[in-house]
Amino acid sequence: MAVAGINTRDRIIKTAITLLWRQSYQGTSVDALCARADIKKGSFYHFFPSKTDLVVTSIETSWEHTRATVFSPIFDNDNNGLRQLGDFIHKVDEIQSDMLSHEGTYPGCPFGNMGQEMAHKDERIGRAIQKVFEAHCDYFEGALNRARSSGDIPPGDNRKRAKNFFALMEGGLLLAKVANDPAVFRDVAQATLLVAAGES
Amino acid sequence: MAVAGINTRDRIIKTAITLLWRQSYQGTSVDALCARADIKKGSFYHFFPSKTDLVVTSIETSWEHTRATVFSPIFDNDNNGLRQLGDFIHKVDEIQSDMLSHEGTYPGCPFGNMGQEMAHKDERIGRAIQKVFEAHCDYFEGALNRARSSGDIPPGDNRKRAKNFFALMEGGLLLAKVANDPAVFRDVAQATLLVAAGES
DNA sequence: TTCTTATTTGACTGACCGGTCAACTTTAAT
DNA sequence: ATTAAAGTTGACCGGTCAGTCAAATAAGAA
Repeated sequence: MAVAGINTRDRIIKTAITLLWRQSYQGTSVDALCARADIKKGSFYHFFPSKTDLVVTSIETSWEHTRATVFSPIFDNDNNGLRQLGDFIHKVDEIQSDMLSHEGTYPGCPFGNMGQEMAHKDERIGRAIQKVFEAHCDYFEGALNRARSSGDIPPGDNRKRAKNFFALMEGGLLLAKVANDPAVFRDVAQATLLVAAGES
Repeated sequence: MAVAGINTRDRIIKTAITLLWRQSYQGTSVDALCARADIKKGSFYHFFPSKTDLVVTSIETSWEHTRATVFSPIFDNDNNGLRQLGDFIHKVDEIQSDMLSHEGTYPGCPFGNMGQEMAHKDERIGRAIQKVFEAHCDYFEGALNRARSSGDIPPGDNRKRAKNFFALMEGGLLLAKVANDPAVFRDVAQATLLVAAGES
């Protein structure tokens, strides 16, 4: 027994993260997932009691990966807060544009897509996405607090500013996805700092 | 012959608009739609060659209805442009909140939802949604031009401002939908005019 | 070696999917 | 009244969906 099967389980999750981003929840069948991960369906249901369980695990795993590879390098340093936010938007644009050139489609935010699709259909998935949203805003708020400390933005409600920044980014990603055009997001990107510094 | 059947066709479209908003494209089966519209599937396929055709027609019909009942009353008058935009955001909040209290779920934007779900899966649906998006921005841009004329906003690219306004609204609706909480949208709403007047 | 537990396999289920079809009824123009 | 088109019906199709299960295999512990 021991630790065998861990490779299989991890391969399932990794495959799920890829397919869920590219094809959405309802567009990713358990059969197709198993075929791509090169396992049989019985094996899948040995490791996960349901598709929902896999997706919740995938959301959490994907967020931890994104936190480590995107958020932490950008926000966990002493850079100016507004610069961190600018770096983040730039990184998002880079990731999305790369996906478009490699896969042919502008994917949009994996968490935003999943939230819009599943929030009302599956409570557990909805809660998982909301946690990820809050974690996003925590980073943005931290950057705004730093920007305030350095006098780069006027006093104001930084939690609300963080949510506005996030909302504008998600909206920009949605519009760019529908248009399948990175330029749509870049236009919106220029306004994110406006929202970040605003008094609202 | 003549005009018989028009009632049936209209009933199909009306039912589709309702179900597609509440349950998404993939969550609305042709069977369920027929049951709710009280017709048989054969009748459905007498009027529409495919589910895609119904949905494209429903998107166009729904937009014409929304234009007539929401956009035109708000934007086709001599009110101040910024006030029109504020009225619009207020109306959106009202519609969404009403849906939450009557149906139990905060639905989000029917066009935004459909676009995120189907833009990459069905070309025709994607194009239909993009047209609706452009039409939205036309109204917003018109209001911004009016606001500029009356000196309420500084010179700037009003098309870009309109898109930013729209993106922030769509993002706010997405976040509110995932949270199932109108307050999330109201927070974002306060920042929409900031984006509308911004220099970006 | 033997026992136990973890893992893997592939065939299977019942429900549902979008879509088809031939036959039937209704309608309206002639 | 006849005709032809418009509208309606319900049975049906092949395919796919998430999920099940008993049996086979692999592997570590004793």
